[in-house]
Amino acid sequence: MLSKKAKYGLKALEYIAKQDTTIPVHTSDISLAESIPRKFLEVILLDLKNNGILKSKQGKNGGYNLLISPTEVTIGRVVRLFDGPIALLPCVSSNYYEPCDDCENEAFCGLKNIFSEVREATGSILDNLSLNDILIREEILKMKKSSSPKIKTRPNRK
Amino acid sequence: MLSKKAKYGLKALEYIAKQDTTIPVHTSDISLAESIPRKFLEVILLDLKNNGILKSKQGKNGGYNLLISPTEVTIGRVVRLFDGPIALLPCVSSNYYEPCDDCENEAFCGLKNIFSEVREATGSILDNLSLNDILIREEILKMKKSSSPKIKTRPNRK
DNA sequence: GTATCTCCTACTAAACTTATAGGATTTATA
DNA sequence: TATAAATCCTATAAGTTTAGTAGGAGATAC
Repeated sequence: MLSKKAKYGLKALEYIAKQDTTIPVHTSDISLAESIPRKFLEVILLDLKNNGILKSKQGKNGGYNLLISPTEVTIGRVVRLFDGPIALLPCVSSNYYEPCDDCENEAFCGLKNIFSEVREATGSILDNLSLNDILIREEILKMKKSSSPKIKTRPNRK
Repeated sequence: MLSKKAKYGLKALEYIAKQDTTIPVHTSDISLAESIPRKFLEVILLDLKNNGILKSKQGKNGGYNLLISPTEVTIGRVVRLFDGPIALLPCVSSNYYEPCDDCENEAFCGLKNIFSEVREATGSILDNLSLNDILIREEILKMKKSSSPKIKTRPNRK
């Protein structure tokens, strides 16, 4: 499972990405809108800033904005920042590889083979989808919701 | 990441599956062969027994054997037994679904949409591969290892 | 009856998670 | 230049989870 930090981090980024890019977004606004404890959120946003995803403006009327484009912020990057490796076993991790201390021969390990496949499947989604894709998908979902019942009931048909 | 329990559980099952099915396998043998603390392993094997994957014989010369066929023990089942949901968010879990308390509309949630895809990818691997598949893959890996260098260096060529 | 197994429950140390606390620092603006 | 409003920073703390360990009770082969 994702940690709260990762989940809150993603939701906060999504919120920021939706706002006007010229006006700094306040922590307290995000906290209120997304139901994230404010002090906890402060720590999270700071992590995102230190990781080069957000930039901040201090002082009055300060706040956060994206430092890089929403298309450049991959989900995988955010997940890794807060939760570490995406892989389920250290020996199949690309970014945090570690040999298993109890494994005598990694090359012949059936477990490694299978969990490497899992890591590949997960990574290929999380590293190829961005913050922007979250927004796009929400738009698609909303379009589908509003259009599909109309089609089904065939309104205004002559 | 998988917990040690899940990983040890899978390794123990693999070990048991490789042995003669008519002779009970001792906890201490598995412990020794797979470098798993014996007392910790006892708890794990008991869990596997209570979950209907292993059967046990008590007393002298007792031990564990598979209760069901290696083809019937899916990796997903073992992972869930020890680590709970495979999904990264409660709202995309098939077996442990829970709505997000901070999500106002699940149907329009872009995060849910993406992590549902991840859960689908992971689940389709873990629930369709079995203990038997681990063994098969190991065989394949060993075959490849022994044959491929010969092909590359073209030995015995006239 | 004794050696050798599993079975069961409780316990513990360490790490991690999910925050909260309390200010220090920075900046806009009146 | 005082003040309000924001981020920045570090420490702390409660609760949960993880990774075991301890100590024996119970079952069975010989």
